[in-house]
Amino acid sequence: MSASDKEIREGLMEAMGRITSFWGFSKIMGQLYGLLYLSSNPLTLDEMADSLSISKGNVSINVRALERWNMVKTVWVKGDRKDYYEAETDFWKIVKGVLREREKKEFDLALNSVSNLLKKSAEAQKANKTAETAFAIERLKKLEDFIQTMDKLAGVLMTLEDLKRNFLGLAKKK
Amino acid sequence: MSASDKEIREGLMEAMGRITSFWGFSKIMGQLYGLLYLSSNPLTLDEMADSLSISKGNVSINVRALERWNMVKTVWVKGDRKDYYEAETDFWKIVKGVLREREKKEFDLALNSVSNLLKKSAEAQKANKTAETAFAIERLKKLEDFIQTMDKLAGVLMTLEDLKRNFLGLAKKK
DNA sequence: TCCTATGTTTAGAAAGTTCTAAACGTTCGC
DNA sequence: GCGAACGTTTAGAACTTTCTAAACATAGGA
Repeated sequence: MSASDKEIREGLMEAMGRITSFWGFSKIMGQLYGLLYLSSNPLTLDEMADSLSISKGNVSINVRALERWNMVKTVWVKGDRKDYYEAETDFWKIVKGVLREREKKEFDLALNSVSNLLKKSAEAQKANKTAETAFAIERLKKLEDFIQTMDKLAGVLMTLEDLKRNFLGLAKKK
Repeated sequence: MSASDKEIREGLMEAMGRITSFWGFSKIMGQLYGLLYLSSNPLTLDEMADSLSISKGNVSINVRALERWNMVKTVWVKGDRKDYYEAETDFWKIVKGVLREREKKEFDLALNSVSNLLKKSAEAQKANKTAETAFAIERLKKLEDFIQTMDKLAGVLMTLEDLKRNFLGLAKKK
């Protein structure tokens, strides 16, 4: 690996660190992913720990997290007891998975909370009609409607293969 | 305000706290927003500090952050020196703004980094052809393409008014 | 059955974030 | 101008997160 390759690798590690950090993953997850992404051969825990100058325990935990999000795959190298890892390079697959497991769940939770509050408000109003309660109901309905729409939107985004075409079509038209 | 109204208000504050926290804002921003969203009249710093049992300084900082993201508006009450605040209730406007200022910027940054790395790789290859460099170029190109698509997608999402219609149409069709 | 090479867990250190109380600066009524 | 009523800033406390080094567990080869 030439000096310049090293520079490039480090540049990507830094960029990926920033990205994952921004999206609520750990920075080290990004750096590990960047490292693996530019590696033409799978790497071991020790190699990664060495490359990033962090402890093996830290690598272990973060690589497992990356695996959990399907951003990294384990590779078996015959005749070697070590575990080897390589990057999942299908970004659409990754995005789809994250969207499903994380954002979708969060929308559902929010929707649930608000719907429950609405139910409570309706009951409160039945027992005792006040302007305050009427106001709350109105606002909560609006919020519920919004979250429902966002939820549907997330659902649509999960069919990303199609979207790659559709969206770009839309974008050009503008 | 009845006992139940208080319950509802607190429920929404909790839910909003979770949501904003998930999306990378502070939890208190969410709680403040929830409080204002269910308030039929604008509130002052002290009222908010009191409702959330947090210091006025903390409210000051977080309300300013909410203002920065256009989630809260200042209201002038004639004859009162205090500042009053109320929630922006147009969620689409909020989302659009956040998307533009935050996610879009992050995509642009990522795109920039990767493009730069690609340029560097190309130069490295000119000077010294290696399999490693060729591999890096290939992967970086793929990544650049992906980020570009995501970037365009974010651009499309910013025309959310239209999307509310288009998307839901798509979603139903499925 | 040991011993060694390996991945995982953990306890506490280090770093980072967020909160409060108090000091500060500003504005307005007098 | 002076004092009171504000909003803002800040220094440090409290809390949270992340990291490391070391202990631990496991599995394979001798």
